[in-house]
Amino acid sequence: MTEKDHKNGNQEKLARFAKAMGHPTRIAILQFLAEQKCCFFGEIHEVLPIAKATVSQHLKELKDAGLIQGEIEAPKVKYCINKENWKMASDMFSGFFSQLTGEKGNCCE
Amino acid sequence: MTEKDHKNGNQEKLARFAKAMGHPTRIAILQFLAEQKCCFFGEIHEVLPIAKATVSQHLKELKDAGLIQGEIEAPKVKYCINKENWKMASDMFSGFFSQLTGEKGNCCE
DNA sequence: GATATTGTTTGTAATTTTGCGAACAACTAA
DNA sequence: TTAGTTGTTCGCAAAATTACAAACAATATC
Repeated sequence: MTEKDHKNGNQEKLARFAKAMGHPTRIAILQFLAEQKCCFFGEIHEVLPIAKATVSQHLKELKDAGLIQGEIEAPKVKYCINKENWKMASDMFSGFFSQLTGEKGNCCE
Repeated sequence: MTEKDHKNGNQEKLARFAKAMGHPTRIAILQFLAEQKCCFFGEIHEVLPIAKATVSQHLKELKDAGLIQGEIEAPKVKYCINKENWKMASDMFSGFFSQLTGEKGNCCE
């Protein structure tokens, strides 16, 4: 894989994480999950002013993006942060923003 | 403003930044702008495999989100990173990801 | 003034996202 | 076996996103 391909791959991945985080409700869900050791669907639904079908949809997107994971604990469903990918996202955003140094990216005004 | 309102405000802001970054082309544009001191619309368009109208559209979104800024330098248009908001976004993402510590957010498997 | 260059805006089409209620599936408890 | 609880999936509608070509605006140059 060339360096350019690798860069493109990272751009795709970063965009994927960013897209998943690109909705206030999903940020709220992530924040809620990050605050506690654990929680069930019902608790998440309880703190959000939207229909359960919509909550379920947002959870699915976060799961597909890899930021959270779910587990059935019948008859409930338990959700939590996917720590491995959380760290990966954290590192990627951090690296992305830190690439701007010194005089770079500075031409206007 | 209550603490909760403030938190909600930050969630909105963070989601806004994330949404702007939620497309591979826009990540590519930001990366391109961050790599150099300066650049014109034409140079950005040149490195992307999409129509100029689409490039212009993506630039508008990044500008509306506050991540970049543009300036007319007739007959060209100069774009660059908005450093102030770049730092704000950087800090917000960093803070967001760092809220997950210890045993928090860790219940599955 | 006429023409060329540079980007933006407009109009349009296809796709995706968001949100909801209702139906459904899976498991528990009576 | 029959209810009850918990979430997901389906079907639908409205809105937003993505992308392009064509038209347009603004400035520079001949």
